[in-house]
Parts: sequence; C-alpha cells; structure tokens
Amino acid sequence: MVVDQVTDAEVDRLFRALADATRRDIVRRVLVAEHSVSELARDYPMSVTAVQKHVAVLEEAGLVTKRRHGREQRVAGRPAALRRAQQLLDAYEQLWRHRIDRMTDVLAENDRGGTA
Amino acid sequence: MVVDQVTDAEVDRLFRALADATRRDIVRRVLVAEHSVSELARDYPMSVTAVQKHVAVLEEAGLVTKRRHGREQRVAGRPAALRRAQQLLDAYEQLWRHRIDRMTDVLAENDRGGTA
DNA sequence: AGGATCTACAACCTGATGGTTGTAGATCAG
DNA sequence: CTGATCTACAACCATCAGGTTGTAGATCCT
Repeated sequence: MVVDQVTDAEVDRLFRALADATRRDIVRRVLVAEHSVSELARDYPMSVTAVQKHVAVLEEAGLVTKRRHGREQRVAGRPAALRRAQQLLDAYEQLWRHRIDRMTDVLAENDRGGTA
Repeated sequence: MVVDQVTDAEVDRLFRALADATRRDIVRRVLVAEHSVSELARDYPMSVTAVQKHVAVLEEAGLVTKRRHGREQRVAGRPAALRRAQQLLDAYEQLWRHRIDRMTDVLAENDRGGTA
C-alpha cells in the first residue's frame, strides 16, 4: 500500500497550522459547524485581519475550506487533512513497534543460540 | 475520562516540533534506534550546532530524550508524545463524527415530523 | 441612495526560527 | 601528554510568523 506520497512542504504546513492554539480552536469550531470569518473573530482577542490570516494558514494546510455566501465567507473543516496527520503519526508509531519487534527477535535469537 | 489536561503551550511545542522535515527525520531515526547527536548530524546538510538545536526543540516537545554516554549524547525517541498528538487529532475527528450524527438525527427528526 | 457589515489586501512592527561561526570543556585513543 | 572527537554555548544574521492599522470593494438592509 503506497498511500499518498505527501511532500515535506505539505506536512510542514499541516503541523505548522496545528501548532497554534487559536488555529486549533478555529479548527475545532468549524468541524462542529460552519462559521463566517467575522463570527469566528468575535471570540478571539485580536483583529478580524489576524483571524483572516489564521484561516488562510489553515486553508493552505488543507484543514479548512472557504465558500462565499453573499457577503460573508463561510469556513468549514476538512477531516481529510486531520486523517492525513493521523496517518503520519501512525507511521512513526509503526517504526517504534517494529523496533520492539526486532528487539524481541534478537532476544529470541540469543536464547536459541543466535546467528553467529 | 478526563485524560490529560495538556496545556496549549505544550501542544504548540509538540506540533511545532513536528513541523520541520529535518526534525521529523530525526524523530523517525531515533524511534528506530538511538543515535548520538553527531551521528545524526552527519546525514544533514547543516552544522552540528543546527542539529543540536533541532534535538533541543524535540526534547522540549517531549518527542525525544538525551542520555549521556561517555562523551556523546544519545538521543532516543519517546512514543508517548506521539500518542498524545494522536489523541488530540482523534478528539477533533470525534467532533466531526459527532456533527455527522447530529445531522443524521435532524434528518431523522424531520422525517418523523420534527420537534416543531 | 446611504449606512452598516463582511471581506481583502498592503504596509508595517516585533519577536521567534533556523541557520551560521567561534570558542571552550570533556572524553577517548595512541 | 597530545590530538581528535563530541558536545555546549554565546553571538550574530536573515527570514518568517503573528499581530497591528488603514484603505477599499461588495453586499445587505432600510
């Protein structure tokens, strides 16, 4: 299973986007329900422009999409990006487990007399 | 289940640490086997000092630990931090699924005549 | 039409990031 | 002891990130 072939830059953007509490909160909210940018902005101690930028970062990371709806821009969450992040973390955990397996193998080998 | 009560700053550090290809590669390698800092450094087109800094970032994020071993410093991976990251992402996905459930509920309500 | 609201974008400032070089202390090998 | 290696750390530099204000175009409401 060759999966996705995600580039480093994409992964960088994904994790970078998640590395900010405000952005994580935005993700949380738009996963639950769509919100316009200014709706989102009302709940944070910063300008609308700042929130716009956060949304832009999330959008470039694929965590969020915007759709025009009259004069406002509705922001919605994209679980697919979350899943990609999970898959990546999973892959690292697999490495770890594989290491455990190898250690176990070596021990077993030694018990039986080893490869030498 | 109240889980962990992880602070925003911790999560910031975690994802920030993962938002760099070199650091991810270091994590990958030390999850497979311990490596000294200079061993790690040999494979990257940058100074040992730069790699030291990357390792420091990973350590502050809890993704890695260092143990002195003579004159060298062995770096090892800590899967626990990875799992925390996974749990966080999982929580977001739960929100998404819960949203689907609610939508389904609403549809079902409407089919049966709704709440009004 | 006219005002209020939502968004977009440029310009700017400040602090953090990611890299460098240089110096110096420990430790290992001969 | 001496030299080589590994690490630590300070100082420095350029770029990026996160925030601001200001201006302006669309859209909605009355």
